[in-house]
Amino acid sequence: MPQSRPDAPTAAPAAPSIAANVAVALNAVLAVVSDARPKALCVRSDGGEFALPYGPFDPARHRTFEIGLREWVERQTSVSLGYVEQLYTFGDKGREAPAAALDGGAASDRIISVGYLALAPEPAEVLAENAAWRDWYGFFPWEDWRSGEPAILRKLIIPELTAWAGRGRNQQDSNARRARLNLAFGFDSLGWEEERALDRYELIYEAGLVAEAWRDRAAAGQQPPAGGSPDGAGTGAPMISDHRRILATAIGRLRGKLKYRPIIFEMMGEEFTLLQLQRAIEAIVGFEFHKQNFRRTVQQSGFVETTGETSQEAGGRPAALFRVDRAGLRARAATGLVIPRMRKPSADS
Amino acid sequence: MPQSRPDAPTAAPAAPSIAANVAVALNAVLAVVSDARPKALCVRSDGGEFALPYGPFDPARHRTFEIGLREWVERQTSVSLGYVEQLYTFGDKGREAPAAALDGGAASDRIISVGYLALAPEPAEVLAENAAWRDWYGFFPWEDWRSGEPAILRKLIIPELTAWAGRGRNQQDSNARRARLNLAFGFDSLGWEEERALDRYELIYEAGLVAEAWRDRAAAGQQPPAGGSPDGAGTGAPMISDHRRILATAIGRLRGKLKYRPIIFEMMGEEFTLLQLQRAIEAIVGFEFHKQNFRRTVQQSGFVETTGETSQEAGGRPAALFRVDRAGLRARAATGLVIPRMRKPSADS
DNA sequence: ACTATATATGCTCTTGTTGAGCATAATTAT
DNA sequence: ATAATTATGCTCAACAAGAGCATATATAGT
Repeated sequence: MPQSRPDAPTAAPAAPSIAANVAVALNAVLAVVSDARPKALCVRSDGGEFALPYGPFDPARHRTFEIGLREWVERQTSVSLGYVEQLYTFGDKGREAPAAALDGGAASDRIISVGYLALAPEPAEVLAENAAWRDWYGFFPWEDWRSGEPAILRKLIIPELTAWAGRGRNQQDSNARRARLNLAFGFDSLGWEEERALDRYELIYEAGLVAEAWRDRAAAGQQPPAGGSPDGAGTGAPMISDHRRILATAIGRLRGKLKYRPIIFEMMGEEFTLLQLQRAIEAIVGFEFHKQNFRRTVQQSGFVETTGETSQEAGGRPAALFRVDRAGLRARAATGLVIPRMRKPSADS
Repeated sequence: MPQSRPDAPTAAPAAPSIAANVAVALNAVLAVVSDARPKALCVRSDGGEFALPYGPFDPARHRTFEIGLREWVERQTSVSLGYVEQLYTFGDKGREAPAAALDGGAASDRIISVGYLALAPEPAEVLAENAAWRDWYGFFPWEDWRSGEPAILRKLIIPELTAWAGRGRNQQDSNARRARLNLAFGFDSLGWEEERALDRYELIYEAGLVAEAWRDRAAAGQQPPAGGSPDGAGTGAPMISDHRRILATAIGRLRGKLKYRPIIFEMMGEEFTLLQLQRAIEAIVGFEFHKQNFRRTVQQSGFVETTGETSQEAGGRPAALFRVDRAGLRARAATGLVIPRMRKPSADS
């Protein structure tokens, strides 16, 4: 890094007298799909609240973040991480407030956390008794459109958000809020974009519709939100700190990435039927596909090859079993499994 | 964050006895396009090496990373940041080695850096005399395909990388290397994917083709690379620490994002012709488009509206001037300006 | 055995998008 | 004027994507 005279007038590379008073936590969103449900590994604090598993980053022992992450995840959960990807680094003041005591009081001025997304083909058995795989739609009920538009949206969220937009500081502010709503929820011509999970959560949070919003404002000594209710009834289970935001980030990232990288196969077992593959993707993105078109897409993709065997688990005509075509995967890692979206909610699927 | 008894046997939420011995730097890749060249703001150290501008993150003063970032960038460069996006957090051991002294010796066990990408419509005048806007292809000559395949690729990089792949520890390792090469450089059927700038840089680094690779191995007391040369002749200007990696990350991210978000307009002035818009995108992605198709796409996109005026800067038939259609942008922020790629290098463009 | 039901799979049809190129228009430089 | 340069309109063919019909092969129940 650049050095500069301490008194350089407007020197661009200001000497960073970086104070070493920041602590780093590594958060993991460990995602799997099982029973056609997307799940994340969660732990419960003594207080009974949900949290994402995490561990400390120790610069003395870990050469890289990822090494640190793998170490404690494997130690704690018996899950050996395969695919791992850095999500985002969360550093806002106040985010660690609920956990301040953790640190021994004030050993650090800030706890930042580096969030990671990890994918696994199946929910490994978890050693810790306070950890479990949980359907992530339990935290984001409005994100699951597989059986049509979630009732909570039209019944509660949209009206509350619309009211919240009207409560802007001024006309401009209100308009800005409305623009954000349109984008995130696809009111106008544009439809619901599944990968905007974080935008949606943030709006819902700002409008005071989740328990965290009330908790955080109280902790900061601020007024309670004008909308919503302290327990965030109907808007999913709360999580500790900003973990629900991290989870929303992970969901959005995963949903988006499916479109241009074939990472779904990091979440599939050795053999699978095309319907199982379809259900897995549907679980993640939160809506259903046109079955025949989905098959067409997958079979043309070159990502899978038939094993020659069939499975009759589903209780209908036996389905051909497929496996990942490793060569095809490598050759085409450039593209994702394009999702044949349906325009109208079909009776088929 | 979860609390747990310190002696919980395999408690998933291991109490993070987070040691506060990490320092955080905020790195910015400030990107603009001018004169049909993509540029990033760079500073020169006293040693004459290039670096990205950066500043310390001070948890006592900055509520968020972004606030900290905006503060020192604006103070140092007179540039007021508009669009800002977090890129990645770099925390590998050794990355800060060349700057170790900076920290006052050993005030911290690790300097991690949070990289940001910021976009501006034009290269603001820079106050500091050691800072300047630099064409980013000066650091990545192999990334600019606007006049066809860069000579350095076929002449040096591909042969060296191929040789490097052959030097794997064993057959498996070599094959893995080849797979990475195929993916990053699009050898097989798949073509060159412009957004894989980071993958390409990392391979080139690992193969010892850039000066940083030699420098870093020497600093770590390791053997010099088997390929390349200590000065990385032909493979672009080196940068301090891992800044070139950060820049590659920014380029890749920006290139990728253009496809699905209309952020190109964060880099355009008030009024522009369609050709100027095209040249700006081409500068960033590093290859040229079919002109007529580009116009068709842009005009159908709803992102721009004509001002009714024309410009004759280009010395041909006057071009209609356009401006951003703010309403259209908001309504369609969901999609990017899809790039009409050319299959064969056309004489037209 | 026959029927209802469920899943799997093949195929077609229509529509919209995209890559490419031809042709024409309106300027400036020589 | 003439050439060169840039802008713009328009057409075409190939292909991808959304929908739905039809058929195949199971299981469960009567």
